[in-house]
Formats: sequence, structure tokens, C-alpha cells
Amino acid sequence: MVYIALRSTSRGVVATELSDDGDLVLETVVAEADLAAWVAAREPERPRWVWGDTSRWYPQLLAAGVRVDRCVDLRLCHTILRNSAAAASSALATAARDSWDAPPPARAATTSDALFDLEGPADDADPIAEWRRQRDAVAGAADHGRLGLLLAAESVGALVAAEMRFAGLPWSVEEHDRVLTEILGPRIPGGRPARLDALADRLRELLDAPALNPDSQQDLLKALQNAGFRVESTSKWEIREIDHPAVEPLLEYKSLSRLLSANGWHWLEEWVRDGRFRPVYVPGGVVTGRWASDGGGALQLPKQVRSAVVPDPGWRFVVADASQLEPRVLAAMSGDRAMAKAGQASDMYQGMVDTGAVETREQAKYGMLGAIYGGTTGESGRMRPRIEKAFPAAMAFVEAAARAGEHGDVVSTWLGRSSPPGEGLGYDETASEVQKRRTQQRAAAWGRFTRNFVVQGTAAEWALCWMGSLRRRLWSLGGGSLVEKPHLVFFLHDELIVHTPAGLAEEVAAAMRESAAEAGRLLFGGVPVEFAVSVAIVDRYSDAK
DNA sequence: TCGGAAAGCGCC
DNA sequence: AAAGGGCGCTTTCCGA
Repeated sequence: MVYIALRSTSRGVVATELSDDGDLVLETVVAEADLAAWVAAREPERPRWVWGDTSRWYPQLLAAGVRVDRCVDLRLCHTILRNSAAAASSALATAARDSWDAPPPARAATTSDALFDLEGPADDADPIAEWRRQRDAVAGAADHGRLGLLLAAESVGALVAAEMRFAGLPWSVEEHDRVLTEILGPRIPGGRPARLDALADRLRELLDAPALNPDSQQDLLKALQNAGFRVESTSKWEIREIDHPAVEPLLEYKSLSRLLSANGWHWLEEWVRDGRFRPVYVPGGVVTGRWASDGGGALQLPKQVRSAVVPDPGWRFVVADASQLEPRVLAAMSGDRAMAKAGQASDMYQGMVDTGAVETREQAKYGMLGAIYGGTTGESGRMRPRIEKAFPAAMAFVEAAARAGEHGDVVSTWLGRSSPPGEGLGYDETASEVQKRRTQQRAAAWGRFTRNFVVQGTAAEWALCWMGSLRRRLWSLGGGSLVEKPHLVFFLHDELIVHTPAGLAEEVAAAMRESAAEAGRLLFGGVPVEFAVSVAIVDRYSDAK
């Protein structure tokens, strides 16, 4: 394996070739303008490019038509190693915070909790020293295989994030406009679209509140209370319980108004250019390891507008969804044999019914959500004893994570990403009853967080491996540049979309399934849990499922 | 007048 | 007794 570290200096880009042992082999200075050609010339050896931040280096390479196979994203890997319990005694984890601990550049400007006044990784931060520090940290970890896999997966995720932004999600402005007009009524510049306006009028009438502005929570709350309802908020959950003719139009108004403000014509004009939606994806942007996004609400695209996601002529989408990913992950990591058996069905919830754990699919679903989120009310609370009885190992696993969190202990995902330590969860006997109760509530909330962290975070690791495996397979299909072959255009936690020439769709679909199986083997080896994916070949996103 | 907080809701 | 995890975005509200 060849590593090539890139570093920006006043002389130009210094590219340093390193051997697998970490020894310096060769140092070359390349003008920034010549970098893409230089990288392209070295890429056939499949080096692992070592750089401070993928979002600093890769977009310019992609723009020049250069796709790289592998990298080490030092900033993302540093964050994992800084916090991982598995590497807690390493030199990296025990060193003072420095520019490698800074938030990603795209978010640094808007993140108010940038506790440390850092801008980095500074462009001149030494990638070689950091790379060696990271290798030492991994080598010294008890389970260095898992941690190494996590860092590789995180880095390939960073490549995919840049590639997806480069390619963009194909978007039909015409279809989006059609949907908006159909749902909201014709656009009225500076005013509410026709249907929304009519609903507002109707609400004023039904609630006998001629001046009501339904967009104002205060206004609305008063109007509802004046109509004789003891509501404390204007949330749809509370309104849904009311028996009044205004409820239906009010809920519809809320839904429409939300569509208009979040994904209406204004969104379309701001975010869609040349038939592509290009959000900034932020790998590792969530504490659990999930991705976040910056701008455009990429990870919250409402179902209402998904018909506007349309492939280019002669191309199709292959949409894949990992069914019941989190329950499957829990079955694998807890080693719960009964749950693994249920997970051999393509519909795991139905599998739970068929193995006799619960009576209905709904019970299975809410029972599992309760186990993973720590829910105790409603159906998930009622199902808890049965889930506990049917899947004791799985339940004990999440319970242990919850207890750890309540005590302020750190928990870790399967591959070794650790939660932040809990703070302010203890009290002494001098505390007042009110203080004690508040602290207990905080501890319980933190326990729900750590309970969920281990499952959500491991699911995110599985998804990264799935994506990385798929990326490699896609590159071997067809010919031409990145966007001339089948390529990833969207990732949503447990869902992937590939934009592909129509003739390759079936091969892509097969690659989706094979990659899912490979991700399961990579993480869990021989544990007999199936990672089922549902795959659809469609001509618009909304036709999947 | 501005900006942060809170509410509310979309996604998984 | 009360008790659902993680996000991003827009709007309204309210105080500096």
C-alpha cells in the first residue's frame, strides 16, 4: 500500500509518498494548478491519499474530472480517535486540543458551539505527523481491526459525500412546480397561494376569529382556547385530539404551509440549478456518526416533493432501502439468537410475528422502537415485557447502554465510536428534592441517548460500509467518467439512490444487494443476521416503495 | 433593529 | 410520576 500525503505550502502543494511502514519515500512539490493532473497520473497505483479534509481537496479534483479510490480524511478520523474509548490512552487522545479538533470548515461559520476558537485543520497543519499519530492510536487499541475499519469507512464516506455533491440529485423543476401548484394552488407573489389562502379564510370563519393569522402560534392558541378547548400548544399532536370542525382544515393548513415554507418555490429557486439539487453533506456531522447536511434540508426531503426527483433521459434510478436496519443491527451486536432468527425474514417485523414473539406486525414495530429509543408509553410500553421475554439478550444489551449513560459512563458503537461523557448526572444528599428530581430526569434522558447511540451509531457504520462497497462495485460498471457511469446521488441514513444508464440498472440492483451482504460480513463476520434491502428500479424517486 | 430562543414539523 | 433517539430549517416571539 502506498500513501501520499498532500499539504498546502507557500511553495505549492507538497506531496509526500510514504511506505506502509510510515517511512518517507519521496517528496514532490506540485503547483496547485497542476495538482489534478498529478493526482490523476498517480491514481492508477491506487494510493491512499492522506489529507486534512476531503472537502478541502477533493471538490477541485472532481471538477477536473479526477476520481480517487481511497483516502484518509485526517480530520474525521481524528475526531473518532479523540473520543474513542478504545484509543483513550493514546498520545492522540491525551494531547491538548489543536486545529485537528476543529469542526468541518463548511459548518465552522455557523456553528455557535465552536468551543475552541479554531479554524482548522489549518492548511499548513502537518498531515504526516497527524497520520503517524493516528496510526499509533489505532495500533495501540485493543480492537484495532474494528477501529481501522471505522476510519476507512468514515473516509470513504467523505469521498462519497463530495462525489454526490459534485454529481447532484437530478431534479425536475417542472414537476416540482406542478406538485406545488396542485397542492397549494397557483403561486401568488408576496401572498399565500390560492388554496392556502382559502384554508386560512375558512379557519377564521370556523373559529369565529376574523383577524386570525394561522401562522402565529399565539394567535392560534388563543383562538382555540376561545373556542372552548383546553389546549396548551398548537402542535398537531394536541390538535388532533380535539373534536371540532376546524381541526381538519387546520391540520391541512399546517401541512400546506410547511410545504410552502420549507420546499416551496423559494426553495426551488435557491437550491436547484441546471436540473440538480446539490446540498452539502456533512459526514460525521451527528454525534452518533450519522451524516448531517448543510443547506437545503437534504436529509428531510418531504415525500410530497419526491416525484420531482427524476433521472435524465435514458437513465434510471436504483433506489435501495435497508429494511429494519436498526433492529437487525441490534440483533447482530447483542448476539440475540431469537432476534437474529426473526431477522432472517426479509420483513423482520413479520419474522417476529412468525416466530411467535408478538401477535401483530404493529406490535413488533412499536416494541422494537421502544427498545431502541427507550419508549415506555403507549404501544411500545405495553410491548416491553413481551420483547424482553422473547429477546432477552437484545434487551439486556440496550438496557446496559442505558444504565451506563445514566451513570455518566461512555458507550461505544460496534466499531468503536464513543459517546460524549454525560455531565451533571449525579447529586449528593444535600440537594433539594426538586434538584434531585431534575437530575434524575436528566440522567434518564441521557440514558435514552446512550441506549439509542449504540444502535443508531452502529447502523450508521453498517451504512458507511454498504456505501463504500457499492461505490467500488459501481466504478467497475460501464465506462467513462464518474457521472457517465452509474453513480451515487443520494444517501439518507439507510437508503441509497444510484443514477444509472438504463441498461445497467439490473446490474446496479444486484450490486446494491451484494454490497449490503458484504457490509454485514465486514462488521459482524459470521453472525447469522440478514441485512435485507428492498431495491426498486424507477423513473422517479416517489415510485420506490 | 437585530439576533437568539423556542416552537413546530419534515426526515430517518 | 413521567417516562421516545438523532438531526435541519423556517417562522414567530421577545428582549437587548
